[in-house]
Amino acid sequence: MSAPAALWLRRDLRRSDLPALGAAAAAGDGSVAPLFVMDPALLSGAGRVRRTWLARSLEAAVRSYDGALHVRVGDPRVVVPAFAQEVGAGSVHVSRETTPFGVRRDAAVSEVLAGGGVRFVPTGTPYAVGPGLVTKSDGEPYKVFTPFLRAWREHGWPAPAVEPDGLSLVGPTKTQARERDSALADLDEQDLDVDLPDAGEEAALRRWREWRAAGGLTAYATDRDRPDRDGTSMLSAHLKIGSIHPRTLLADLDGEAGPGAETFAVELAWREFYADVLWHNPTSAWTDLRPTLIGMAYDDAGDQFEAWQQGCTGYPIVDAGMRQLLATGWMHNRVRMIVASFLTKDLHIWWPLGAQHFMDHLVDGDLASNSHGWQWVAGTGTDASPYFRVFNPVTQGLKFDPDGDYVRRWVPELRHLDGKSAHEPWRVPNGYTQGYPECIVDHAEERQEALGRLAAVTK
DNA sequence: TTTTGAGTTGTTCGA
DNA sequence: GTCGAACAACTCAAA
Repeated sequence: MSAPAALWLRRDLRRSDLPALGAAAAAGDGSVAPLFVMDPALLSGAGRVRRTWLARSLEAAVRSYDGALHVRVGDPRVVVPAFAQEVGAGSVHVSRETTPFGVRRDAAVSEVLAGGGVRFVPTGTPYAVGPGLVTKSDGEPYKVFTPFLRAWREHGWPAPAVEPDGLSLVGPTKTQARERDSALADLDEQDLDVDLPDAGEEAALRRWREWRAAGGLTAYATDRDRPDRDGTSMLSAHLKIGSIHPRTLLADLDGEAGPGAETFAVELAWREFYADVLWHNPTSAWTDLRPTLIGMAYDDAGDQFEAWQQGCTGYPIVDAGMRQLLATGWMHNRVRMIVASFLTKDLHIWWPLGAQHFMDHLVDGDLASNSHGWQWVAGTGTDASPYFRVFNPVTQGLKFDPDGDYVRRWVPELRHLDGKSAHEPWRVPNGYTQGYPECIVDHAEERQEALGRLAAVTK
């Protein structure tokens, strides 16, 4: 029997549509030893929701790989070369990582491996089109979305990868498997008071299938903007951890006509665009992509920041979103924009503080999408238009949650109010009888304040 | 090189 | 209530 190739899984916890698996099988003559490394440097920054999601996704991946998945704890620069030596692998196969941390880590691991005569082989990425591959005709990256979208489509992507025939997985020993299962159980907070989706590639594919069967795609173009409806695919956490690949989804969209399928592909393209932006601008994860607002006056995070975090601002749609985040690890995209606008434009707090809170609590917390989504709202990112993006939290609530159902679902103190009055408790005599807090700021005033601060630095 | 049209997701005001 | 214009100026992409 020939020596196996190692398959190091990271943001790709699945077995289907995984090009690196095919590459590993080819290198190992069918024999593959799959590995995941729990890197303390990453885990410590993940927050308990994302750690638990990782644990459950890993437990599902263990099942996908028929129990043959190795899980090791430690610094990948040490663990991966040791693993390669242990199983006798001549090559380590991965999906190419494109985040700033991942790029640095892979370069370091690759170097150590090379010293031991082991090849480090990236195949594919977590994206339909790998970051850096879509460029203008002069080779420069795109900085606005619409032209990127056109070029991204034109570039195209391969069909889903087919699992290689005759695959022979090299799994852990019984002792190692026991240690693995116990490490995963430790990471999985059973008493987590947050309702997470079912983890794993099977659950992801099932959700995708059932959502489409229920007409989700047909209604997507309009319903995706409605937090009061089950209008989104809820696949973001799966895409983040790689229990499903966007290429799989795009292939299924091929047979679908209509605005829903079109809009869904565009949303996937946004994910790819922001990954591309981060690839070209690694520092934009936590600092302004554009220097236009350098010198902008921000307020320190104090009681108002805490009120925002806890969902006690007195603006119903803002509070509903922030409480949905704490309760489920997820927030509807429309509401993410509203609460982000509120933090940056009404409370005048610097966007990275909000982005960090999101990363601490979102199960789908994706560095590229999160940071650039925040920057888009703050006016420092792509398509910077700070003057045009001061959301009115009441108008937005009335428009996208017209019957107040979303607000009542997440804010119990407003459940006694009918219809849209839940968005304006100050307009009804019994609005505050159940303990709902009064507005911590006056939106009209803070809007003027925000525009004034912007004007002061954009001259 | 210069020019031109466009740029996810808004809000407010006044007719 | 509905509609269109104004908002402030800039950067980007492509011809």
